[in-house]
Amino acid sequence: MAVDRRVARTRAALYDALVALILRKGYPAITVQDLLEEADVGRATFYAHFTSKEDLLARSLERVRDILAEAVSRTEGSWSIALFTHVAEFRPVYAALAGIAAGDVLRGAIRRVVAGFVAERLLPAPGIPAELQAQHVAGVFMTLLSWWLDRRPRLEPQAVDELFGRLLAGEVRLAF
Amino acid sequence: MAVDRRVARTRAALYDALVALILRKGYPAITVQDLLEEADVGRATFYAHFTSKEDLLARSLERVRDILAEAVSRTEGSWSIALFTHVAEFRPVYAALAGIAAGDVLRGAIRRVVAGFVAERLLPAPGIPAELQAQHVAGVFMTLLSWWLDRRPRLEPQAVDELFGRLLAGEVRLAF
DNA sequence: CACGATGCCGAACACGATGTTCGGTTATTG
DNA sequence: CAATAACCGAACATCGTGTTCGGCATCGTG
Repeated sequence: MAVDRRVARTRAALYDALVALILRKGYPAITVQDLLEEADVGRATFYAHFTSKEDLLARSLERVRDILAEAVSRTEGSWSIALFTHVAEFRPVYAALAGIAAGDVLRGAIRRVVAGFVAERLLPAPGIPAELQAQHVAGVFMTLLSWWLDRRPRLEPQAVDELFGRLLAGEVRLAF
Repeated sequence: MAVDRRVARTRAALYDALVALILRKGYPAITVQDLLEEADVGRATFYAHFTSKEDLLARSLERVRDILAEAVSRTEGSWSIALFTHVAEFRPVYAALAGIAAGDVLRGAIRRVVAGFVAERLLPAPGIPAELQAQHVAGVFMTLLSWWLDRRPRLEPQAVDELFGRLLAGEVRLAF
C-alpha cells in the first residue's frame, strides 16, 4: 500500500512552502505560522508530520541530497562539474540556501551532503587524516559555491569547476 | 571623561554571561532571560545597552577580533601559528564558538575576522579573483579549526599549522 | 459502492520569550 | 554635596510555540 494521497499532498505543500518562504524572507525569519498560511495547512496537521521547522528543513535536505546524488550519477564527467551545473539550473533556490544573506544555518547541512560525495572519491594523501581531507574538500567547495552565487552569478559552471581545481591544487599563496 | 563604571560593569557582566552560557548550553538555546539571570542584570538595563542577543554577540565578536589581532601582532612567526596557539590557550571557549555542537551561526562571524587577516597577506595568483582567494584561505582555516577542536583536541598548534600549510599547498587529491 | 479508518481542519488553550514603559532607588562624577 | 546618569523591578501587550479536541472529508479496502 502506497502513501496516503492526503499525506503526500500535505507534505509536498509544506516542502514547497518552505522553499518559497526561504526565497522570500530567508530561513531564520520563517515561523511555523508562515508555513501554515503559505501551504494552507492546519496547525495541528503540521505538527502531525513534523516536530518543528528545523525538522521540516532536515527532511527537505534529505530530498535535496537525493536529487544531487541522482544528478551526479547521471553524468559522465566529474562529480564537481555535475554539481555546479545542477546548481546553476536552480540558482535562485541554492543562492538562498548557500548565500550569506540567508544565514549560515543551512550551510552546515548542505556541506555535509557534499562531504558525503567527497569521502568516496579521495586519493589518500599520507600524513593527513582522511576525515580532514574530506572536510577540506567539502569546505573549499562550499566557499567557492557561496562566492559564485553571491558575487559572480554569471560565471559559467565550467569556469567555476576550473577554479575549483586550481584552489584544490594549491595555487593560492600567502606571505608569512 | 571615561566610561561610567556602572556601564562598564554591566557590559562586562553580559559579555561574561554570554560566554558562560555558550559553554553551558550553546548559543542558539540562549534566551535574553538566561542572560539576565546569569549576569544579574535588569531587563530594562539589557535593552538599554543591546537591542537583542544577536547584537550582544556581534559586539562580543568585535572584542574577539581585537584580541586576536593583538595576539598576532605580538608574535614573531607566521600569523596562522599565532592564531592556532592563541586558540589553544582558550580552547573551551573557541570549541564552543567554532564547533559543530554549538551551531553554525557563529562560524560566519569568526570567519569574517580571519578573512580580514588573510586579505592583507595574499600573494595574488593570476586568474583567481583576490576576494575568492581570501575567502578560500579563511575557509580552509575554519575547516581545519573546527576539525581540530572537534576531533583532535590534543594535537599541538604547530602540528595543526603544518597541516594548514599542506592543505593550502594542494596535497589533497581527488579521483574524478 | 459502502464502510471503517485515517487524515485534516480550526478553534482554543497554556506557556514562555520578547521588547517597552515608568516611577523609585542607587551609584558616579565633578 | 548636589546634579546627573544608570539601574532595578514590575507590569504589560504582543507574538510564536506546541498540544488538545470534536467534527468533517477523504482515502483504501472488502
